[in-house]
Amino acid sequence: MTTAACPSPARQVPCENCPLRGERALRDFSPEELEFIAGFKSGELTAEAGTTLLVEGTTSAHLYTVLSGWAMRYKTLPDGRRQILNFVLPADFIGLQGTVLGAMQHSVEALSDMVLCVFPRERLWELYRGHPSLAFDLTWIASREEQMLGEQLVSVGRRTALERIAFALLHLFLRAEQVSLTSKDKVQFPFTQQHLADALGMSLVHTNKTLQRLVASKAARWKNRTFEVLDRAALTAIAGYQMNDPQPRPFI
Amino acid sequence: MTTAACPSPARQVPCENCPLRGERALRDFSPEELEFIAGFKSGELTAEAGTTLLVEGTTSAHLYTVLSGWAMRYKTLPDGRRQILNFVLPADFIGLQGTVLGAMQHSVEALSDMVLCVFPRERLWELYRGHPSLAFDLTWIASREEQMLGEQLVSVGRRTALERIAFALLHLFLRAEQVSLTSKDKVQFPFTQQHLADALGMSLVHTNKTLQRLVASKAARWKNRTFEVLDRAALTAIAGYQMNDPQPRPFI
DNA sequence: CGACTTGTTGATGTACATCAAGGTACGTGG
DNA sequence: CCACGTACCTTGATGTACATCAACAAGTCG
Repeated sequence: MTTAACPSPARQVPCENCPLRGERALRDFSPEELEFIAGFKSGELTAEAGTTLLVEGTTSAHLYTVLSGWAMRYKTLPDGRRQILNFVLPADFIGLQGTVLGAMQHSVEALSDMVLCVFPRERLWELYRGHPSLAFDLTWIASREEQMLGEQLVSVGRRTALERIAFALLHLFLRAEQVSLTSKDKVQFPFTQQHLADALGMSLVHTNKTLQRLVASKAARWKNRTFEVLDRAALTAIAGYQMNDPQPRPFI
Repeated sequence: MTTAACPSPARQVPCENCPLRGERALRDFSPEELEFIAGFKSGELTAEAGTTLLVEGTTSAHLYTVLSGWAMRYKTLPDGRRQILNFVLPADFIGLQGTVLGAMQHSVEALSDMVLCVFPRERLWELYRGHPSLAFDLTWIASREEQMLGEQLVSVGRRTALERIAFALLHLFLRAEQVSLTSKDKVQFPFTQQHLADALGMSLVHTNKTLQRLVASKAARWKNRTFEVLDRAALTAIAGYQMNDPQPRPFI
């Protein structure tokens, strides 16, 4: 439970060589855009697993892009109940959600060691004024984030425990696949079943039992935090998955 | 279950006299912004209760601002289960969510007769290029929408049935108050307990029973779709409400 | 013609029986 | 020690069934 360290002022990776470039998850930028982004970037932040990057109720001076590692966005009730809103993967943007400006409405915690790209929030306006295409991207990102939450809400509100687990794991798997975090049909999740439970609005015990049922169906496996898709079609069927196309990136 | 009619080409209300201006929910626009918006607006759409404004999976050519009336955004599973994502009130924007461009990920249905302001989606880019302040507003709106979904997710995932109902009704009441739809401590909701159930991820029967419990607590009443707050402090306490400030509108 | 009666429909209220999910306890394995 | 697995009991939530109540349409009567 460390608190976030200050971003290192030195820039480690020039944006032109950004490790994320080339990933399907990210669109191509024009040279001008890239130049602006490079200037916008104020440094990199290395955070180890367990670090709280953003705290609900506070205002962060920074916006982040995840270069590597996993995190979770979550909210807690006064008595400690926790709801994980979404998991954060490489290429995801942190800090926009909830409020473009103003206090965060949720916390963000690193689930694994991470490297993040840091941007100063106060210069956001420059981006809007000078780079409409990037401004558009930001709206798109916020919108996509909202869409994921909507899908989660359907899960928690209306899907059965089994559907819920299948859907969440499949969705996470596909997201991980998009940023090349899978090997064959396996992903190494950096979180426990408790996290899964808190994301799905279920208890730990019931999550475990349901996970066993899923495994029994032979559609997938879960062993030592490694999730393996055995039968993608079957898993998709159980999940009732039909999320529209993996959202092509903005084209403007 | 009518399908949306075409927006009338004639513009009924000039933006300068927009009925929403002056509502706390909306920020003030500069004369230049107002002029652009006036030109951006392509007409008005009148829809009667039950009209489906947007259908999941289709791409809408328009974006809307609600001038009057209520709607709901919802998703349905293949077997008919429905989850209401959020209610839509005057001054709310429809069409951004899910995807700035591309197919809608949810449907929108009018719960009462409505009047909507229509904007052509294909001219969105002009807005981004020429009016960064408005572009910023759009991101802000998307972000705020995401925040509401997050709060809903916490409700459905982690709050008890009683907290959930109290929270949802209180939140709706406060939103209605923001656009002057309340009289004293009453709101006339244009939806039934079934809608409430579908929003909260509960069954109709259980929603009803829980609503009775809430009424028994004397914090609020529900009679003929009229919701009355009797003891705001008590209701707030039951709801565990502590949503941060009512989101000041963007200041840029 | 207008007032009252009856039938219908949709939204609510309530009572079961049933089941899914929660919570505690205690095991295992690394 | 912590994550995971499982058993057992409790409870919250569901589904079905049925009664109530108001709104509304059709029909009837004074």
